[in-house]
Order: sequence, then structure tokens, then C-alpha cells
Amino acid sequence: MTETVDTAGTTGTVRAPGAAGTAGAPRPGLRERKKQRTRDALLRAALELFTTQGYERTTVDEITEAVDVSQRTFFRYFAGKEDVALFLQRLAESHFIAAVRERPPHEAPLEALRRAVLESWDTIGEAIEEVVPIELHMRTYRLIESTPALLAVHLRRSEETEEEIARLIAGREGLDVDADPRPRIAVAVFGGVMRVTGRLWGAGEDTSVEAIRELTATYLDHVGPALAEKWGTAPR
Amino acid sequence: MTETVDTAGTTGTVRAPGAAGTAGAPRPGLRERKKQRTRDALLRAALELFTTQGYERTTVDEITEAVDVSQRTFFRYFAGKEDVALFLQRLAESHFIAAVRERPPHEAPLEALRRAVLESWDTIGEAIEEVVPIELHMRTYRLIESTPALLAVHLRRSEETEEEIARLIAGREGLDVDADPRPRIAVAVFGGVMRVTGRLWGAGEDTSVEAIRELTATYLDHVGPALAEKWGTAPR
DNA sequence: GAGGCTAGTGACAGCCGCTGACAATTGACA
DNA sequence: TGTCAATTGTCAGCGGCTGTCACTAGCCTC
Repeated sequence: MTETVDTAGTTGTVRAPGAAGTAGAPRPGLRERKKQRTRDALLRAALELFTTQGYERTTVDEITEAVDVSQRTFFRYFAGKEDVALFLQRLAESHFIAAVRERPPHEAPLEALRRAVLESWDTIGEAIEEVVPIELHMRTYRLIESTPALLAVHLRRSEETEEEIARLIAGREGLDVDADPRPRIAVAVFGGVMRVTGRLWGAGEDTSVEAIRELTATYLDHVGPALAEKWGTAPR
Repeated sequence: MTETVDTAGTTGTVRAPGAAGTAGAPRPGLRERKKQRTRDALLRAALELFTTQGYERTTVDEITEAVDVSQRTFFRYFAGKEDVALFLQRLAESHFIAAVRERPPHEAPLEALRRAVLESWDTIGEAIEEVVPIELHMRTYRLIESTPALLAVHLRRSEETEEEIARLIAGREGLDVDADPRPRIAVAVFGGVMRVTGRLWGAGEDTSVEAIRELTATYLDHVGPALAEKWGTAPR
């Protein structure tokens, strides 16, 4: 009953060219390097165009002309326009998931999640800088928040991520995701707060990492109060 | 910097033909009635086709052929394919918002939200039945959950709804949404839980209203436990 | 009840995202 | 160097969506 989607090229893993892997990374070879270059060029050109002219107003042809490849090639690297635009988001998401995985098992679920985000805020920067300037990433982030079509896909992806995290948490706690509601609920709550902070951050002036870290921390602290029976008129 | 979207036709209010409004509802007139009929026919045909053949595999031409109008006409009634598919969702959302508005102001935020959903689960049925058979609506709901493109847009809309609700809550409590984090957080938490329950409901067997009511209630009850420092291994 | 006004429709043309198919090119490797 | 396989370009075509314009049919006035 489910529609087949089969996302193209990008779906796979996200490269991390920086530190060579421990074992089998025997230098890519010319062909591979060329591919990387093309992909990066397409990515950069696309984001640059999107953020300057707007997402909808940029055609795939413009992107490919800027990189001087055929349109067909573009679609072999990326599943579509949306896919390029959200490329860095995926990178960030997988970073976060990895961070959660590495949290020591004794931490309480929300504690682990909290530390994982805060931590990944710090490290994600480098990973991105290897592909495009972070400043471009920032602009892209705001673009996503303000472009309905992109935001929609972004949110759907977030939900998928949440499901994955929920399973992780359930695993940590030795529970069955489908039997115990708590993992999914906890993650949903967490995800909800993350989205709110993300949105506010994107809308605000201060786009620094410190800003988002602080916003995240204080908003997470406010979950308890927000769920209180009666709100004292003293918010914070 | 924001992209212009200008959603077409449907964007406006959702009709509620049942009880005639208190004052100015002086019988639509032939032209208006014809329009309603065309819109309903398009909606019904679209949902029927979507749910039987799949969303992507249904073309707009097929829909318009079934109703015997030109393709152009379709796009004058609905902003696009997605728009028809999500038409009933919008109706449900506005119902929920209305329900929240009518909650007595002495109820605590989450209490009000909780009662509003449970209540609207009961009343939404009739409103829908006036346009299409509920059974078709159920099928459509599951379709949305299982069709990435539709789910994406649905989630974005949910976020918009959340923002609206957050402002409502803030209003009730006499707070400023932008100064106090609690309204948005509370709504985000609530929305997160709603999405989880909705998803599980759609995936499960029992598509009855009772099922979703119960699921909603118990999941909301588990928010507290899910946020607890240490999870006792006895969930529920 | 005739005629003017305007909302709603159909027909046509065209842009853009995206895909399949096939031929041409170019790195990899013996 | 020649063969094999991966990448790419070209071409053709579908489907969603929009602008334009002429035409039809309710509606309203005299």
C-alpha cells in the first residue's frame, strides 16, 4: 500500500573526508575525486543561488549552468532540488544521531538527548566547513525555515529521525518501542522543543552557535514549568 | 527575503453547510451551489482515486476526467494535488482550533488542550460526513501518513497550527508568546504527542474514534512519566 | 423580459521538475 | 594498449502548474 519513493543518489552515507578512516580509506582514485568535486560544486552553486535569489526562483538549469554539467547529471547526484537544499541538514542530523549513540548508558533519556544536542552543536561546524563555508550554511538554514516547500520536507525528515532516536532510547533502557509509550513520547517532546528553538533561532538576530546552545538549554529547562498545572505569572 | 507563496482558491475559510449561520446566510444562489458541487465532486473523485491507486500514480487529468471539467478548473479550486488530499485535514485542524478557543479560561493550558482534542474527535465526524463519507476520510488519513510528499506538507501545516494555538494559550494566560517560552513549549510538547498517537493510530488496526480517543488520553498521561529522571522498568 | 455585467470555464501555450533510454566519453585495470 | 565499466551528455517525453484570452452562463437593472 505504501508508495515507492526510492530516493536517488544522495540517500547513502554522508562522506567525511577530513581524518582518514582507521583502516580502509586507500585514497579515492581519480574517478572518485572527480565525482566528489562535481557533487560539491553542485551543492555549493545550488545553495549560493538558492540563498541569493530564493529557492523557487532558482531553476535546476541555472545550477547546472553554473557548474557546467548537464541537467541530467544533477539528477544523478541529487534526488531533486529539495535534496540539495537539505543536504547539510542531513549531515547535521546524522551527527546528532551519532552523538546520541555515544552517550553513556547510565544517563537518563532526556539527559542524554540534551547533552547530545549541545555537544553536536559544537562539533557539527567543522564537518560542514569541509564542504561549504558555514556562513553559507547559516543562510541556507534560514532559507529552509522560510520556504514552505523546504520546511515541509525538513519536518518529515525530522520525524524519521525522531523514530530512529526513539528506538535508540528504547534500546538503552531495554524497552520495546511498540510496547512502552515512553521512548516515543520523550523523543517527541524533545523534538518539539528542538523545533521551536530552531525556529526562534533562525528568526532571531544572533546566529552564533552560543545563541542556539543557550536557547536550547533554557528551553529544555522550561519543559517542566510549561507542563505545570498552574503557571505562576513569573515565567523565567 | 521570504518566498511568495500565495496559495490559490482553497486557502480561505472552510464551509460548514450544516446549521445555517445565525444571521446572513440567505441561500447561496445557483452559481454558488454549482461551485460547491464541482468542488465537492473534485474532492471526492480525487480522494477516491488517491486511496485506490495511490497518490503519485493519480494524475490531475484523471481527476478532472472523472468529474468532467477541464484541468484548468481543478487548479482554480485547489492550489494543487496536495491541497485536495489535505483538504479534510484542514477542516479537522480548524475544528480543533475552534474547540481550544471555547475552553473555559480557568482550565490549565494542557488540560484545555487535552479536553479540546478529545472533544473534537467526537464532533469532527459529522462535519466531515457532510462532504465525504467518513470511511473515505479514514482511508485518506492513512494515505497521508504513508505518502512522504503528503506527510511533509501535513507536518508543516501542523506547525503553523501549533503557532496559532501557542498564541491562543498565551492569550488565555495573559502572556507574551515572544517573551515567555512556556506557551510554545507546552504546545510543542502537546503537538508532539498528538503526532505520535496519530501515527500509531493510522498504523494500527482499530480505526475507530474510540481507539484514537483512548490512545490520545493514555499517551498524554504518559508525558509525565516519560520526562521522569529515571524510568522505572514498569511502564504501564 | 431584454440587455449589460461579471464570475466561472475551457482551450491553448508554455515553463519547470524529473525520468528513461541510448550513445559517447573517460577512468580503471590487465 | 586494449578491454571493461562507470559517468556523462543528449534527446524525448510525462506530469504539475500558470498565464492568457475568448466564451458561456448566472445575476442584476431597467
